[in-house]
Amino acid sequence: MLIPITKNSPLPAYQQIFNNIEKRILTGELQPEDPLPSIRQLAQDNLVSIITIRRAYSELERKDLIYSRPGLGSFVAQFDANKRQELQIELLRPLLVETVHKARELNIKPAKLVDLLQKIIQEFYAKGGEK
Amino acid sequence: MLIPITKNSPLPAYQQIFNNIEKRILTGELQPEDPLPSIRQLAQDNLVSIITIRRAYSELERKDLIYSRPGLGSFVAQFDANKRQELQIELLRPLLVETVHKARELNIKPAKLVDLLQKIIQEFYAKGGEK
DNA sequence: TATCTGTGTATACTATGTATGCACAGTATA
DNA sequence: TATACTGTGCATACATAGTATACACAGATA
Repeated sequence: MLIPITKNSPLPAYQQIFNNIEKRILTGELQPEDPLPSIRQLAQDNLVSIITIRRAYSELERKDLIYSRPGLGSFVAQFDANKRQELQIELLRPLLVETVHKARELNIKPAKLVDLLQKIIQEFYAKGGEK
Repeated sequence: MLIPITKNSPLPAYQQIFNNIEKRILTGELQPEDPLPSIRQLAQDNLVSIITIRRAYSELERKDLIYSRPGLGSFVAQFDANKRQELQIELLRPLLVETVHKARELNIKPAKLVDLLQKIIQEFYAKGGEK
């Protein structure tokens, strides 16, 4: 499994790895009970230390997105479609809360904030958003 | 001038100070040409090092929100109401861009994202949002 | 001249992120 | 049973960022 890791990112490597795998799980690209690459293998594939992968896996396990068994490996945790959707939303909520909080601090009207969001959605989906 | 600094915040102290002063400028609480507290004074008031305040002021100056003159002090930069509104929006844009980006990665429909934003706005403004 | 102001510079401490390496125990398979 | 995987624990080490302390210097003002 290859994970794009940007060296000059403000996010530490273990966070980028965490985010990438979290994304794969929440989109269904990785299904419950799917095996993850072994820690050593993933470290080798992505040219980072085993420590870094361990850190990422630990965080994923702490959030109940995966579970690990010595001798066996690490696997995507079990949850149904509803739970998955919940988790998706819980991923967006903090960002939106911060945005609303900041908008309110600046006395920006809610309607204006919604406008801005729709404008950015336009840009993203119309022009392709570099995907 | 007192600035709430949370020790256990993921944001470094100089960032919290930067954000707080930036907010005061963009809301108009601090007007163009208003003098800022001296670096030494602000450090003393908030129990942080001079270095930390210098860092915050440097960033504010780099973004043309303030300017500093040796022997005189630091002052809020000059800009009109339109420019101020621009700056406000430029503050929100990165957060919204990240949100839209993440939503798209998760295959969350734009309409659903807008719904979620409006729901959070409701929560914030209805219940007071701990302000 | 005294006392503010910002600025430059040096040193040092702490925490975090990351790397390397070794050891150990659980699991599966030949 | 031997081998080769797996995750885990632990120790050491290094780089960087954030922060603190301290001294010196030059500009501004009363």
